[in-house]
Amino acid sequence: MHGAGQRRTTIKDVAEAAGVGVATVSRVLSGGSASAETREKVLAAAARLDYHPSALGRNLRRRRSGGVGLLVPDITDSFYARLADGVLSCARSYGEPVTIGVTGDDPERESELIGMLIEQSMDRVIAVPSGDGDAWEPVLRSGVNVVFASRRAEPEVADVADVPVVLADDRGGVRTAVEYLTGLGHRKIAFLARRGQSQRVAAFIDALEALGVPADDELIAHARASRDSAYAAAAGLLQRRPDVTAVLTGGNILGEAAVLAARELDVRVPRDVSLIMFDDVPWAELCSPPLTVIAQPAQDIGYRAAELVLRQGRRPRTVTLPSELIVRASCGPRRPR
Amino acid sequence: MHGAGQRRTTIKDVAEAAGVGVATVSRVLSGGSASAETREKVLAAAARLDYHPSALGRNLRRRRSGGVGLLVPDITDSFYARLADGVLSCARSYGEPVTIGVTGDDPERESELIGMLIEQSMDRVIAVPSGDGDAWEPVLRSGVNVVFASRRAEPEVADVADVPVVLADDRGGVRTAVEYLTGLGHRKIAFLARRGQSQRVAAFIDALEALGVPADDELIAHARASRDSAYAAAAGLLQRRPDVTAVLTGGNILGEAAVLAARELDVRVPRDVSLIMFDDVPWAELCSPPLTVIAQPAQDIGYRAAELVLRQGRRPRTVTLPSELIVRASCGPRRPR
DNA sequence: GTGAAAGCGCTAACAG
DNA sequence: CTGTTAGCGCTTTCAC
Repeated sequence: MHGAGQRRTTIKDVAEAAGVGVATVSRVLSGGSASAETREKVLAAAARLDYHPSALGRNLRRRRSGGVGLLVPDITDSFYARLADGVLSCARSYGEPVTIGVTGDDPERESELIGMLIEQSMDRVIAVPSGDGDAWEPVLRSGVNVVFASRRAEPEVADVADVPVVLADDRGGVRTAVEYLTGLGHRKIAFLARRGQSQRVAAFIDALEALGVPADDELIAHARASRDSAYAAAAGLLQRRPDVTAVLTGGNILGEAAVLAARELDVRVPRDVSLIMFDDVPWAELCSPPLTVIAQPAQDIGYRAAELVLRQGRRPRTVTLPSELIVRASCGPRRPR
Repeated sequence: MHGAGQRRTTIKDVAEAAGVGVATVSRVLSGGSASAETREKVLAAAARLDYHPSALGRNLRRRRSGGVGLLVPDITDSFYARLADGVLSCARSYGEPVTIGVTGDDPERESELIGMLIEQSMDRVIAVPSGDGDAWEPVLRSGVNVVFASRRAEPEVADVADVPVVLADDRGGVRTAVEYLTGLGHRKIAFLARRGQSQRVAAFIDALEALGVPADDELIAHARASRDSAYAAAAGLLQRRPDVTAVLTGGNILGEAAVLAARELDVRVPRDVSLIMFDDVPWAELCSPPLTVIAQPAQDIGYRAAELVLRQGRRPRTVTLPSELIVRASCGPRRPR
């Protein structure tokens, strides 16, 4: 009696117990039409036998696994964790399981994971795309329902451009931040970006130019996704350009790195340099000084993306959610270092 | 040509193209025996047709879905995110997909999720159990391979007690922390716990008594899993007991709450109260003052749990991973408030 | 309104 | 070593 456990109750068992055909059981259980009496019998039998339909059989028959796939760069990053939480929360209300993959922001790993998803016949996936759109094209042609979250895939080849996207309003966020900084007198403003944040970088340059501040390519530093790379980029920037009086970081990992690097190099925030970080995280308030941030609705992004992928019918092509500048204490008036 | 996409290549197509039977294709592709020549033909045909075996068919046949289920209280909590990352990372090396569910530390939601897992015929699951062991008993009897991570399920009924567990060495961690605190002269030490951390609370009391410090039940405050509840508990404790000179928090959410509450109530750390937090998170170092913590190998816990559930053969009943006290600047000598 | 039957794509006996 | 065959549990025509 120990070990494998007895055979699982199947639809056939229920049919026999209820004295009806399997088709009827199937219909009743999925809300199809049936006489009140039959329905009663079936439900009773199912309950009595503690019957739970097997997703395996259903999925094979339907030639598609239920559930949705979710691909994020790093589940350890608070932003993506919150995004995932949003997806999970929406999926739960639809009773759909969510299969998560971590891409590490590596197009190759992303491709592998896509392969796994199609092997599983997942036909609905939400992704924060890491590579160029090319990896997605075959998937899209094969009819998989994809929604991108938090960023677009570039370059936007053919079909890929039609994938619905749920984004935070980066452009608005950057703009507000840059205005705030220039209002404090800053002119040499650096942007610490992760690779692939070209969207934000472009918005940054535009915002600068709109305010008549010349953009300087050298004030844009790039890092890879890791904490180490982020730290190196932050420290490098601070050392290389002592004329910088304000820095904007493209995400919370970069923000963390900037705080650490500044502390290490004895650059005081906000006295020597003002700091604004993309993404509001719980620790931003605990930090010394508390960090001014561009808050992003990470959880909402995930939730909306899940809605898009789970809900039937026409879907908007782009959903943009507001970003918000939250002023705390990491910015001050310009003071040449 | 738009829409559903053409029929997917099946094993039958490959068999025909290679001029062999389907069984042979199956064998070759899953590393069974076959003549070099046959193997060659099959592989060539499979490649030519861009064949990807369908997990759906395989799963139904094997009566078990591949992949592993993972149940965590809150993916937004850095600790569980790292744990999940460990699981994901191990599963990836086995090529297994991971389906995540968030329990919110609510036994009812946990039960629902267990239901979903069995509906999916997941026969391998890793869980941070939220409820008592009862919810797990039926699952275990039906032969599902369960491993608990980070905590045990209590009460330990029958089969549930046999579930392998991967834990951090809470007892050792608490002990070290309490010794450190008493060494600084503290006697009135509070423990800010989340419900369900009875393990840690017990260890706390034991450590106190081993050092001859009387334990005081009223110095143990309990909170639910939410940030709000954590804050309320922290603030309540600090206000209710001005005689407390040191507090130990059961997790990073509680630690965050304690820092916030202390700041709000104008209780200075470490001058007025010393603070040690369970779980080292990136922001602990950025905090002011940098927090002394009991570091836990969250990622390893997840990784090891995944190994246990994925690897064949005998499995140890309990794996304990070391905790480590990392001294930073949130503790000081006792000074009556 | 209901049941019989035909598979979905795959693997595991079982013969040859 | 290889092919044939029988399902895994379910949904869905298609007759009745």
